[in-house]
Amino acid sequence: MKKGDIVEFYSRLAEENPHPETELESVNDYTLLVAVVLSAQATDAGVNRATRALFATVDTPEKMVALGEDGLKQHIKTIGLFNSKAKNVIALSQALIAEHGSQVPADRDALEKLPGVGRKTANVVMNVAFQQETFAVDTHIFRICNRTGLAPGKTPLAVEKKLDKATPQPFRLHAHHWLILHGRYVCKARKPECWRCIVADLCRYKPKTAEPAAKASGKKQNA
DNA sequence: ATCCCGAGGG
DNA sequence: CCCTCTGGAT
Repeated sequence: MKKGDIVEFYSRLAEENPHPETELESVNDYTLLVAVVLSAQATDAGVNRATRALFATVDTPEKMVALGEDGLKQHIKTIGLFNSKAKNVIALSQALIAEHGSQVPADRDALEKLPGVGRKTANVVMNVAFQQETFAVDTHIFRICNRTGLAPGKTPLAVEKKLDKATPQPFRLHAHHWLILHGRYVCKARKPECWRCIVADLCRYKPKTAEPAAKASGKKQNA
């Protein structure tokens, strides 16, 4: 996408979401990290439903270790991949206690060494907790960058590097959330709602979906 | 490339 | 039923 179009692209996303922020709920850096780990291949709403009760009493690595893997599983049973996530969160909490003074490190290499934390999760934590200009490429951002032509790439890392180069100020800090929110609610995986998309004229995606036919009488049509 | 694996939507 | 949801480890 051309430079001028990119500025216009972000400007409109910024108008669409004046106050971009995570929809994941947390009470401190530690619970944010846990929430992001739990959010892999899961919806934010589903993670929040499980963590609301959990974080009310368990908000430090020490309390999480005390809760234990089985205790944690009871809280997150409704989230996909809960067995491996429970194991990782306990191990991650032990690592924070042993190696980081029970604090969440603001360093990407240190974050990525934690069990269950990869590049994408580390990028989210650095952006949300430490206000770093990182570009976490999740399923939404990977899809939008390729579909629109904003920053096409074959792998998430390739897209991340292109995004980093292509995204100018003052959009760098919040680019991640603007793209996520647009992808979640408008540029959806299955049925992108191009008829109400504010950047449709800047987008290269061809098979635009049509606006659903208006229901004349409020009842379904019959055969 | 494959496995982990639940809820919600279509 | 199938697909998707802020992936990571092997």
